[in-house]
Amino acid sequence: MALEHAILVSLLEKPGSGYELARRFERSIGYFWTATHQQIYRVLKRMAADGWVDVLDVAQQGRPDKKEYSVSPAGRSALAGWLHEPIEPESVRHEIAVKIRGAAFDEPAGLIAEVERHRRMHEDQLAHYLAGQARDFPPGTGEGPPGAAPDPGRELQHAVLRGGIAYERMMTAWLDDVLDTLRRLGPGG
Amino acid sequence: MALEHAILVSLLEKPGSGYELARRFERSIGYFWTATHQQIYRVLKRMAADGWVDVLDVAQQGRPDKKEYSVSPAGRSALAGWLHEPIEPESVRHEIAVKIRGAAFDEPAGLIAEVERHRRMHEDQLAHYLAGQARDFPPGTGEGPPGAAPDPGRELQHAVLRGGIAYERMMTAWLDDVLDTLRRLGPGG
DNA sequence: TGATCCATGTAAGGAGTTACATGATTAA
DNA sequence: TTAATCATGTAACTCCTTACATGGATCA
Repeated sequence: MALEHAILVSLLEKPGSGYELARRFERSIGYFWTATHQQIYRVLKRMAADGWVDVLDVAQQGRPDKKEYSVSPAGRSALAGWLHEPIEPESVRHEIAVKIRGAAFDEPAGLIAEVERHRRMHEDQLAHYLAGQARDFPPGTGEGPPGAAPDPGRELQHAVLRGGIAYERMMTAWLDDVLDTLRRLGPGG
Repeated sequence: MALEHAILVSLLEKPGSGYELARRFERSIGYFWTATHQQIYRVLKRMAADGWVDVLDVAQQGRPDKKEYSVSPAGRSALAGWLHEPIEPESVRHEIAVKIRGAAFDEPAGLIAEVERHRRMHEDQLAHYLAGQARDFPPGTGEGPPGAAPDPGRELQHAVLRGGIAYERMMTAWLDDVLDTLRRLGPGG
């Protein structure tokens, strides 16, 4: 299970509440790991019981109180231990590919609208990542301004973001390819 | 749930036993959906109870008897119904990306060997897909020999395989990029 | 007045993984 | 004789999703 570890990484980057973690999982963490608030609260509770995180009750004015979580030394060494274990590449799951192969037994052209919709979603996601990159990693900063020491955290965050960008580019290009194929098969199926 | 639907598609392409389905999920279906034999047997039982598949006991000599499953008319219409429902793109889960961001809090260079290993696995998978493509879709066949009617099933299978190829190409290129970044950060972290 | 944000959770159920179990045949 | 292939399953457990639940503050 990597959700614990994803939470540890996020809390090391910046401590926060379960709610804040859920938002980060929607945004920056979302391009390599997803989790809902229900999952996050459950896992945070377990992590607190295991002593991996420390909890601080924070009273707020004008909004509900929150619990701020931060990584404990035990959590840090749990993460270090996990980093040294080999992992296997994830198994891919693309429901859309099941549909594409299934379309052979239905009306192939009937899938065009759905594939176009997916293509648009991936294109939007790509635009969103590119905007984030332009905002957080403008060209000329970070990667090697001559003489300056690189910030490993920043560089690695950018490397992961480039992975998200490459993924969305690949998906839009592949879905274009699929659309060509579906259209070539013609409206008569 | 798409496992049922992935099984329906596979059984429509060719009827077979649970064991055979498990092997297909390891091979050709594996590049867009994975399932173990335990899962497959459980789901096949449910699908048989729901009348989505027909079962035929086949006695064999020299090997254990098997149950051959094929899609019933009810299964076919269940698939058709599902094909017309919109689906959401899958959430991505890359444990390796969690590790890459986590490396900022450990020794970044310590991750190089693990990333190289993943890169090799993706490269091997790519070679495997390319070999399958060369075998099953040699250039000059399929996509448009002038005058011949295209086989939708075949063309769609190829389109999905091209997605697997594009995915592995993207992953190897991205992991090269990550390796550059890790090496640039230097052995001193 | 209604929607969205902040903030936390419970409960139920479905999906997926890991371990265990059996047993014949065939190739190294 | 050891391992792999064929063939089917159960049991326990973990993980993930969906629905439900609360309640104040802020903005349109």
